[in-house]
Amino acid sequence: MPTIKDVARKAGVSVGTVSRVLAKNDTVKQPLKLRVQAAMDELDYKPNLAARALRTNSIDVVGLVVPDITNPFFAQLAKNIEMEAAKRSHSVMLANSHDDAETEKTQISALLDRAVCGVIVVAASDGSITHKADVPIVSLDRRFGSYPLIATDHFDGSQKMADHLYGLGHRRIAYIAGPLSMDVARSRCEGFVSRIGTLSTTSDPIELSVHEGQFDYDSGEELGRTILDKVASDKRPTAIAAASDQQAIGVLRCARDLKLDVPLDISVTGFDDITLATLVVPRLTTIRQPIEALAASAIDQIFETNSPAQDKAIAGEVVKRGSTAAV
Amino acid sequence: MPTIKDVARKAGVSVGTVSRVLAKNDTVKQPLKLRVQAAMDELDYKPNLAARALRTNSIDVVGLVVPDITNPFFAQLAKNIEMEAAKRSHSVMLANSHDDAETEKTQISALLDRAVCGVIVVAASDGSITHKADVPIVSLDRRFGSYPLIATDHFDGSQKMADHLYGLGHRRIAYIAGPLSMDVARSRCEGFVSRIGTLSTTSDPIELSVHEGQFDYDSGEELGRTILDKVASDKRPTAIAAASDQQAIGVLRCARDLKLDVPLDISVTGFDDITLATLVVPRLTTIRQPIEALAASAIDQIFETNSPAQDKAIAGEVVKRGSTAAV
DNA sequence: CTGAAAGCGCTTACAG
DNA sequence: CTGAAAGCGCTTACAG
Repeated sequence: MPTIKDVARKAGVSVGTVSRVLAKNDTVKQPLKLRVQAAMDELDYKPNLAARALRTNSIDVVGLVVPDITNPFFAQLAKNIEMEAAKRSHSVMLANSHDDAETEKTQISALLDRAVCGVIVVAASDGSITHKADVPIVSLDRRFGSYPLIATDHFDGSQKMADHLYGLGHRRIAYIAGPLSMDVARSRCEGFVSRIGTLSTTSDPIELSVHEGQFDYDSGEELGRTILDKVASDKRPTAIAAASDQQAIGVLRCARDLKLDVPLDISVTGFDDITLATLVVPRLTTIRQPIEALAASAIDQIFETNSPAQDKAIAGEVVKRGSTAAV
Repeated sequence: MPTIKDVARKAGVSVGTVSRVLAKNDTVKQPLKLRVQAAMDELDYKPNLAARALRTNSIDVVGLVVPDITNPFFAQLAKNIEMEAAKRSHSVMLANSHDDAETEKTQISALLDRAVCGVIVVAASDGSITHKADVPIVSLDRRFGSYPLIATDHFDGSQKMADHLYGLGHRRIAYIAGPLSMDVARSRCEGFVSRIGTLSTTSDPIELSVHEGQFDYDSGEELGRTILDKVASDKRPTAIAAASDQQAIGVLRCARDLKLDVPLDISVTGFDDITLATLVVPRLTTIRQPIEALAASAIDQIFETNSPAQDKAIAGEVVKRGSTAAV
């Protein structure tokens, strides 16, 4: 492997000069610069990144810690982050926290030890551990400690879904929320409920019931049953809005069991737009999370060290598919 | 940040000695060692990894390049690799090749430039580019160049599935293969076909038809239709074995369209055991890929530099679920 | 068994 | 604008 010394010798300049053209420093005059570049090409020179890291105390790597890369949403995020990082010729170091606060802490420290130039964390816990880091740290999707958070605008998305359902004429609606101890679940719920509140008038009232559960399939199925099973068809909601696609798919399953047609008897909506959303029958109307924008924004925060770090909520759009229809 | 010098001073020894206890070198005598460790603890000393990398020309990081981390199988692999690496206090640097040979090459080079101690690649192409690397490179699942391959024993798995179906009494079977230009598809197909061949006797013959397609849902649905739609029920196969879960799920969908009951009218099997396999109705009988073992074995290959690198095929097991039954 | 010292390959004030 | 030189924090022969 040729070193900076070799190219300096070949170009007949000092290593300082070579280093400066490497840094794309415009201080090196054209003729010299060309000579140096020619030498680099000829030797197929590649800078030793470890040496550079030792001097600058930072490498072209951004750290990413997610609860579980196996979760499709996090995988999508990871992919887009890797692509954004690559654009700036940075690599990404990946770590899983396995939804454990302790592991999360360890992983972040390990990343920091490796002198990454920043770390993006999709928090596993409400972990309020403050790391003394001299590089930017940003939370993605779920807030970590007191670091700035980039996330989907859950409130806004749920509002849009309320509008969608309202526009289809639904006036008897059930909302299945996630665990309201979680910020995400709360934002989504509040967005939906508040929007319905402003839409409902005395002359054209909306009946809304809210049911809290987990974010998963089973919870959706179970709550779907309590909502649909007991009541006569003229008292039954005409639409169920779920706080997650998984819940919504659970509702779909339960509707099938109850011989209810979706969307003829009942409209169903989710939130997230996971892959499964297009594989179920009927395909699910949902809010698509702006994954590319989230990733791009997170990477931006890492690199724009001059502008002050701050929270950012990015709007998602409703994706209309087969699971919703006019009443 | 305290350096090795600081702890040397505090412990009253030379930096060489500190470095030696750091290296878990047993050459340092007990009393000194203790003093050094005390100093390290007190100062909360952490070695500068970049400096170490510069000297040793290698960091405690293994590189991983996959075609697309968004693919659940690769995500599982990545997760397990990260866990295995963590056991040896190594991190993993992740890169996506986006199924592009050129990108793959670039990513591997980038990883190598960063002085990783080895790279694991799930090949995107049959990419026969040989990199001059002084660190181990191993292929996972899909062979890269001429590097050793760790993979599921596709041949064996398909044989087991043939046995399973045979044991249930099926004697009229259709096999849906993947694209036979791919090694994986070929191994799976050959395993199944050869096993059926040896099982079939003149007194108890098995009818087997093979249908080549892609590995995806649509291909399964389409081939399922050609297999099931044309024939009278007494000539129809009693089982369809697919080379992938996605194909099998496509078959399930088509069976439902044709009002055929699975598994009463027809048994259906897949290969891979993706998450969806347990979410479809009925749940899919399939071959589970030994993901943990694959990951562990790949990491082993990176670290066991003394034993010669070589191919390794790891057996998967059949997971019996609702989509198969006795005729 | 331990210390003194060279050196890994860069970057960056400091002069000129 | 360019060169000479110090130094980043380690590891590892080389002596003793």
